[in-house]
Amino acid sequence: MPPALAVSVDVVLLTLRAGRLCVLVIRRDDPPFGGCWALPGGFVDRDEDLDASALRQLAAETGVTTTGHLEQLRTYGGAHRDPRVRVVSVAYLALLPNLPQPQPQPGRDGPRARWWPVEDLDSTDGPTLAFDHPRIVGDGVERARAKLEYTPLAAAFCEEQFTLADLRRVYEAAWGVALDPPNFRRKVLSTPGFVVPLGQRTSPRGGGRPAELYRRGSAVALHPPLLRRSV
Amino acid sequence: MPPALAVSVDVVLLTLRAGRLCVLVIRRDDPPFGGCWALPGGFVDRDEDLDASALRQLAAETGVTTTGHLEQLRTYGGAHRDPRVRVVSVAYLALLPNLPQPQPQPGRDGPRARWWPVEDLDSTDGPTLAFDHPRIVGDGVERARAKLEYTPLAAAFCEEQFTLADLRRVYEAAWGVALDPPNFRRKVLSTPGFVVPLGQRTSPRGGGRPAELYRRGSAVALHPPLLRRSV
DNA sequence: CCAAAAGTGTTATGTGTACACCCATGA
DNA sequence: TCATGGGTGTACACATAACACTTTTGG
Repeated sequence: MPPALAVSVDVVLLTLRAGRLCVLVIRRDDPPFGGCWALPGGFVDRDEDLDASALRQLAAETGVTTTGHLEQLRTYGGAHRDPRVRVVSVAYLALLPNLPQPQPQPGRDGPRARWWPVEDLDSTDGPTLAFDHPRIVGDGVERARAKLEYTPLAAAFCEEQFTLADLRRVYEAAWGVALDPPNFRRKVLSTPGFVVPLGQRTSPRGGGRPAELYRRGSAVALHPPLLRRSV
Repeated sequence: MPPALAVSVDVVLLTLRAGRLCVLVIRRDDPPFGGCWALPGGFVDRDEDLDASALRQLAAETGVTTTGHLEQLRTYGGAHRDPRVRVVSVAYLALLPNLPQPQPQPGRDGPRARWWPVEDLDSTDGPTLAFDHPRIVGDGVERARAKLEYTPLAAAFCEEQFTLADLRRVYEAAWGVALDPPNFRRKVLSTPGFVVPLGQRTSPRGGGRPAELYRRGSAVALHPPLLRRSV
């Protein structure tokens, strides 16, 4: 007979808020790691597929029922990653547009769910994450940053209709660099299936020429990729 | 109480044989899928890390104790992927140089372990793989092919000392394309940390100028990547 | 009018590609 | 000497990067 282990799912849910890449974390009330923040997640049901479990946990803990993108990230199975019992956790990466934001849900003592800019996670005034969740978030952020290069994933951070400037700001926030708008435009438009023009324009927000609107195209990969400069 | 599930590890072990990318499979004697071929793998022990389990299964079933590369591939957790009982399987990808080959181990009725060219897996005269192992092998092969582009992983298919032609043949076998030797050479040598020259030459094998020998460098990523043409 | 944001044009620079050519060895 | 594979040089196509410039809106 095989040893039976607990299997859980944790979700790294990323979005863009005010030009910063943010991750959603949930406040833990009880030990271990009481008062720390943790990723939304929970145990997999006996007859539940992993992907379905990720969506269920997300809806249950944050109210988020649809994501722009959901993919399996990696499985964390260190023998002692949970001090209580052996838990193998399948992590997922989910991306969400700016709006609608999941409303922070009321808790015993302050908001239970909140967004946190990923750059603040390493600093001392950032939140303390429970278990091995710092590593999981780090892996999720790195996966997202890398996938922006060679997939049209950036559009998952945008609403259904978006401008090229919206799309460019995704890259700029995730990579922490400034991209040249003219060159970015040409690059995106010359990649078949990245975006589809809608033939409409935005109403300008406080001055400036109205931008054309686009929706996500059918491409699943960018050829050639949109490479980050450094690394 | 969380439901307890069985957690297993399966390993996609790839190598190059006669210029073809091959995967190691094990013959199943017992049902389900008796007579079919399956990936080496087994259940994770109660206090065993996942990576350690992958190495243990590999050694136990194939005699392979070192790999050029070992990384987690993906976790397969469909509720009915094993007809007997719910099993969540963490798949690993392992790469091995041409030699030393793991010796096929004797079994009840023919060799128990054997290499199979990955191109033959889809054809009708190829082996029938058990469970969802066709998909796992497919994912593993695609991961390996993709990682050749932007990591120095190709060297994991080579022995400790290798020539640039050896390295090039890895790409040619994995991608099924012919690469221009002069351009390949320049590309590899201009990528810092990809390979390190040893200042020695091979004794030529049957005519031709002796080639310079190299060993793996310290780079973990190729910038810029070595892109496949098509896709 | 000016400021701001979107979008177009142009040019320098670099990288990938194709292929001609030279080098060193075995037979 | 030829065949074979290793290694160098070079010219062209193409992609990226930098930035000047035009267009369209609000104030």
